[in-house]
Amino acid sequence: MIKKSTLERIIGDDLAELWNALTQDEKRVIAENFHYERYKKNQIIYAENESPENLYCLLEGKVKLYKSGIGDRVQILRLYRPVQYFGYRAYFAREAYVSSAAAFEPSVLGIVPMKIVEDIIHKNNDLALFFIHELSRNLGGSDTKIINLTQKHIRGRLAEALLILADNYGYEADGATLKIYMSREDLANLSNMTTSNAIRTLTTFVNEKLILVDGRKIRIINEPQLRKISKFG
Amino acid sequence: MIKKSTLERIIGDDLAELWNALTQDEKRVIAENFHYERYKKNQIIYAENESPENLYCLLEGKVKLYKSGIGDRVQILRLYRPVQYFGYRAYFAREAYVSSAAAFEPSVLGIVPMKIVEDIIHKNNDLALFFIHELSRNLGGSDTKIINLTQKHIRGRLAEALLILADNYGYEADGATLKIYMSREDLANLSNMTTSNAIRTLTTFVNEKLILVDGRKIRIINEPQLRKISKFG
DNA sequence: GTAAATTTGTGTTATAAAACATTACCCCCC
DNA sequence: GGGGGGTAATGTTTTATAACACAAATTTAC
Repeated sequence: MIKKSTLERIIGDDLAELWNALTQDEKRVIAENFHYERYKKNQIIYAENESPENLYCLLEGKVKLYKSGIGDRVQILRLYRPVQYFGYRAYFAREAYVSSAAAFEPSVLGIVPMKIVEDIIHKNNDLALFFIHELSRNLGGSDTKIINLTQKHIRGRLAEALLILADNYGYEADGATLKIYMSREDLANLSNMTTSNAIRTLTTFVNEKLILVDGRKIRIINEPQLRKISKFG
Repeated sequence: MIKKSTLERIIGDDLAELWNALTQDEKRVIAENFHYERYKKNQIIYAENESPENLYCLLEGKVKLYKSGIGDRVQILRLYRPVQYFGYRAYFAREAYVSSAAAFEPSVLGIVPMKIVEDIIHKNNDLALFFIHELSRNLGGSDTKIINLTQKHIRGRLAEALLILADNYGYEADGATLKIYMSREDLANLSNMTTSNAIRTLTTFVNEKLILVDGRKIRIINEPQLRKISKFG
């Protein structure tokens, strides 16, 4: 549950990076066209081939961007945490969505029609540059991901995935337990392997004392070695 | 060899998409800071980890954007044809280059310092939207490529690569011969496989009467079937 | 114009990872 | 407290593709 006061703080505070780029007048326009929605665990936010209409801002929870490929295989492309924006790429490209977005866990999203955002961009260069920056970083990440997924072996890909999770969502108070609890299947979809192989490789990592696993809780206990495995395939 | 008059036509005509977004004054600034350079076959334009300084515009020739990964493996990420722009992503992301660019064949590049471009963006939203659009399309392409390269089998990946070449560079006058002549190694690097397997699979495509091969000349003679192979892995 | 280097072609072997097949586990819910 | 759906774990088999090895052809260099 999220309190209204909390939300107001988020909109006025954590949205900073985008929000700060706006004039008083533009802020008013956004506020007038803004609403928020709750999504349940695993609920789909938008799906491949749909027409993009909105800018989404993740306020609470965790969201995955994924694409289904050949057979039943799914690739998780990107992960979002509060406060990050998504859903705008397809709109700017004048394309249908090429991927889907779903909530990993109960989440709250801020929603603004892209039309409104686009109108503001036409008058506000800082907002334009915000999106240029975001898109540029995402594109670099996507290009790098291609190498990771195509050239590394299973161990390297899983190690990489665990480090990405740590970077994205951080650790619990103990400074070692990943602050995300995902299924073995999602872990596999993140690192381009079958669920069986994700489980198996996770077990070998435990045997090698790189991590500790308790159900979906993963503790990283030898990050340097994990980083080495990720780097050299 | 490229004539000066040809270049002037290109700058004033084919650069259209970006050029048209500019005011008279901005055009003057670009023209004053613009120069062009010739690159020989296989010459590197910029390399991974270097600091991005320039916007490149391919005026003549063909350019590949590639990234070297584990061992000696290389992945070709994108292909450019006249008149397309590249080199700006890393600058906008405030990162070093994550990939390298090289000429496939003798090429002519227009070069403008990104600082100049960035200054103009701050005042010209149409230019900002041009880059937003380009980046958005590239990001969609990169996400789709991840599925192609990770989930399709060799035949599917090579078929896909051939179709991409056709889309990018088109056909010779006969309407079937690819207008690019690349080595088997480059073809392999485009489709994430070893050179041996690119050669082998090309041979099986010839045997199946999907293509005709004469050295580096590739004639597509059954595109629908190639498209089917590409689609279903 | 001949040697050297590179690219292309093909067969053989090795291996990483998928596919398949069970079995065990763990909540949740009647 | 005993089914039952989903998730996790693990062993076995199969297969796609890399790795290797070498021969032939073509291009480049001197």
